[in-house]
Amino acid sequence: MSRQKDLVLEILNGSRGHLSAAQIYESARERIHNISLGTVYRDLGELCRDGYIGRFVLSDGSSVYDRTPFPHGHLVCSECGRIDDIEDPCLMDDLNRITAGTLISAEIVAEHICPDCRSSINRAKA
Amino acid sequence: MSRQKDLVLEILNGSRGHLSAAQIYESARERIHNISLGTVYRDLGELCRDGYIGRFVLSDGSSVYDRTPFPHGHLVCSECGRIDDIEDPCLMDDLNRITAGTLISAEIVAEHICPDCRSSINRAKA
DNA sequence: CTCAAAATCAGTAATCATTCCTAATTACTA
DNA sequence: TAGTAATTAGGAATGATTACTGATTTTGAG
Repeated sequence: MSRQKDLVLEILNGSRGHLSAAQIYESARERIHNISLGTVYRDLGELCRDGYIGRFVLSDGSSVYDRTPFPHGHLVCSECGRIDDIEDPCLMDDLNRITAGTLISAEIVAEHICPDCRSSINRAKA
Repeated sequence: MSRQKDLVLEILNGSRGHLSAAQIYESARERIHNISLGTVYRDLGELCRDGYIGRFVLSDGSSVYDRTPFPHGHLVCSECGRIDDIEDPCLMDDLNRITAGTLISAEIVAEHICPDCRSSINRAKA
């Protein structure tokens, strides 16, 4: 594992995951000033392929990368953009049942309003 | 509704859905030879916004458009690329529960092996 | 009808995320 | 240490999508 690849992995593990390639690139430049975006993409791709990290596609078609390689759903808050994991195992159980055990990968991205924003909205109303 | 927009909608309704903008553009050119790709994109965007059709993002970041605007999951066969709807309501029920009723939209794309390809593979083994 | 305002169009340029390419650098191996 | 393989930085190329522009079509009030 090269210095660049190691840094990319470290940045992702140091965050709560859910970073775009551009965000990781920005962070990485603080430590390796001339690291290239292409390298970040290549390393992210290899880390995905080798099962170190995960990746999922937002509804605008761009990708974000995840600390954990295990398939799980994501909640995107439509107010603040915050991304959380879906811990509930029901969804994957359902998908395994529906695909008769042939499930290879799953992308679940649900847009909702996160608890914090729900509170704000309720306060604003009151 | 313009002639172009109407044609776009008709093409989508005439298919089983799940067409890319480029595919719709190709079909449309058979009837309006000089229709432009930009028009197809604009009309698809408006049809989505106005609730006539749906749209979802594949794992490569590109979009396909769907006859039905109601949120539902999709199964993509990793062997043949075929896309089917998930009829099972459990997934949406789960998501509604998980988001405490604040679910706005959901993208579910599961990669699996479709029944046809499962059969082929089993035949090949035998 | 008639004509002007509004909507829509075709065509093309621009954008954005991502991938590809290449020559140079670095790391491994014997 | 010399040779080879892997990896890099930087930039060019790609592909999907969006934005722009001037021309054309539609619409609706008089």
